[in-house]
Amino acid sequence: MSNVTIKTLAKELKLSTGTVSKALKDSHEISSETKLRVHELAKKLNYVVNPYASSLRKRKSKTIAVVLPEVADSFFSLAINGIESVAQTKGYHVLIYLTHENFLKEKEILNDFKSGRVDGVLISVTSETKDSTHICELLSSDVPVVFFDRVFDDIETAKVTTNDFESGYIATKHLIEKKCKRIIYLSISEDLSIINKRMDGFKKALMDHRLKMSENDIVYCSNDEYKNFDIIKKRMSVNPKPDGIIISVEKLTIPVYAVCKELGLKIPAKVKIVSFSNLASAFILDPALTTITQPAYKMGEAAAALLFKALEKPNFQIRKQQVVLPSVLTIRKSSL
Amino acid sequence: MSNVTIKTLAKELKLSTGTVSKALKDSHEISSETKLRVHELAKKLNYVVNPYASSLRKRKSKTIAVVLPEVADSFFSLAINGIESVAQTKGYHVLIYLTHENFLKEKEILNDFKSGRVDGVLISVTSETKDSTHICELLSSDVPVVFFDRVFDDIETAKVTTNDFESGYIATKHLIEKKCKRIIYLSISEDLSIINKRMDGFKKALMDHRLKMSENDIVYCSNDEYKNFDIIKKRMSVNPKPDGIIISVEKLTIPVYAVCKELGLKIPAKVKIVSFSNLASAFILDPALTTITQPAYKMGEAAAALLFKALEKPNFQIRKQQVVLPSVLTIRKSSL
DNA sequence: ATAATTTACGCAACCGGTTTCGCAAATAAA
DNA sequence: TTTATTTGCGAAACCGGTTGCGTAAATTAT
Repeated sequence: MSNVTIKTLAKELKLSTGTVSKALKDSHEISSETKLRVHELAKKLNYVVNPYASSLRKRKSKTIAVVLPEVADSFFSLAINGIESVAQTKGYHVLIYLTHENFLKEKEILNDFKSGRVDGVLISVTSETKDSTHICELLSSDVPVVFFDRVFDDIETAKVTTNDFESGYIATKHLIEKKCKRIIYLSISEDLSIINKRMDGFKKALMDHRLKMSENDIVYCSNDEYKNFDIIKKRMSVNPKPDGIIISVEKLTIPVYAVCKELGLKIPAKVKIVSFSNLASAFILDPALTTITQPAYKMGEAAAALLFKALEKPNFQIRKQQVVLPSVLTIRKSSL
Repeated sequence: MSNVTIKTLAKELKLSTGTVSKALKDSHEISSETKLRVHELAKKLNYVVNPYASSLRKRKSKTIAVVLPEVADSFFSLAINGIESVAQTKGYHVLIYLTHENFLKEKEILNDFKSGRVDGVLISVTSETKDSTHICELLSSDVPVVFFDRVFDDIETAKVTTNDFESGYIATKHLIEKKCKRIIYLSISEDLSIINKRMDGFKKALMDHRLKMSENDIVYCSNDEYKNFDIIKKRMSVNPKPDGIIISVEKLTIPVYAVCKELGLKIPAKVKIVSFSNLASAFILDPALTTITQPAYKMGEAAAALLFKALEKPNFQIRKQQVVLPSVLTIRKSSL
């Protein structure tokens, strides 16, 4: 840690620390000559302001938090890219926290933010999050919160999402047009609103096209990838066997392909697949994967932009902000 | 931001702030009765210590930085998982910085760390990094630095890597055994030591098996994925045409597959491929991809563990630490 | 009963900037 | 020339914990 503080500069230049501080910040109170001297010495000694002293006094940390279920997921890693790029141009620092889909961890993490550690929070909630008091408490501590992707519906705060219902509908309709008669929907949570919206779109499409659906056509997977393989395999082996699958979340794609391989179910001949996924490798999969791709990077950018707007303009009505960016269906071999 | 400070508690309990502070930290100086009262009120009022005040005084931030070229890469996202999980158990916070392979950004970012913002740094350098003074300066400011994966050889500090030379050798040998006669190596940097070590392994394997190699069998790609497609396509169209490819970095896999598709080069019939990659989807690619997989999560864990050891034990000789974790070759259809 | 410790807490300096206020000197206005 | 204003800087409080030191009271040892 650097030992050259504002006092070092002050002593060397025979100025007060206040003057040095003001000079460094280009205050009008200081003569341009003094400013020059201060800046020169600062550069020479490689002075860097102590962020903790500064944050303590100013009650601003120039830091935001990003709270995510995980990072080994194309959507989230792209979103982080978007967030980080905006943060970097704004001169903000980014603290990252992974909840691993654990609600208690999410609570703990958010609770810490009441300390003033961060000026704002970007969050995608866990698949377990049913209760929102931890978020409300943060908001009432005046820490702005922006949801992205995995939002919590009942809270009034900024949200950046994609058109989940519509995408679910479009994905399903696509499979129906490809003559699928029995389409199943793979979910990971009963509570996650975006997953349920996609599911609602799925159900609506089935209804509109007068296709039957039974209880076990909604398949709930877990956070354990090994279990998921078994869960999916089981459903694929049971009558009425599906000839179409909507995968609501990227990480289930691999077990689905694996199960189909193991059961000798040819994709797309025996079963057609559409996946909500940002996998860059989608088009070189065997077979190439039809995807609903979310604008992950842009969503990250948008969420960060909203947050910074709130941080910069105190009267910005962040709670009312809603951004919906469209996902796109890219048809590839897996559904043809 | 919470407005309940240590003063709030002190006033309410008719104690001094010092006493409250000590009570909260379970100091032996304080009677257990007082501790109880303090803790109870703290919980009741949901008191959270102000990290900036605390860090300022203690000259410890309980925060580490992770500096990466990018995050949309399976290796790095898995490594972050490893790092974050260790950090969370140690009660540390993680600041994340992306350099986007930009050396100047890396310099700027590291320079800021002289401020004491972080207690330590985990870094994977950019592909442009030839100079290490920015890192040396940090080290001389007594900020411990641990390299992982993309190390800078000439600096004496902790490093966590994988057996790159050996892996390059094994990958190449594997292709040779599969009767490849003209193997090319895709690189992304002339300077990145791990890429060059892999390349040295590649060259050594060719030598050992008396295979010819010419200058343009080392193909330097860029950071621009569109350019990479063209670069690779060009090399694949020029004599002597390769019948084997070693891809030294995950992100080049997709353009390689795309080029082969476009040129009608069947994998593995016409050209066999091995890629250094942590792609979870490797085995469902078309064709399934033979990979050298790095122990990304474990490398992240190991790097973090080293750093925390250095932070916890001041006399720990972190500069001498070298951890080498083995990568594994998984043979799949792309090289058969 | 007296002396020596121990216990439990308060006081105040301190971490390193930031910011308000005050004031003397310099400049402009009258 | 006198008064009003502006300019440039210093003094000091402040942000919210942390910590060394001092001390009165309680406890223990002698």
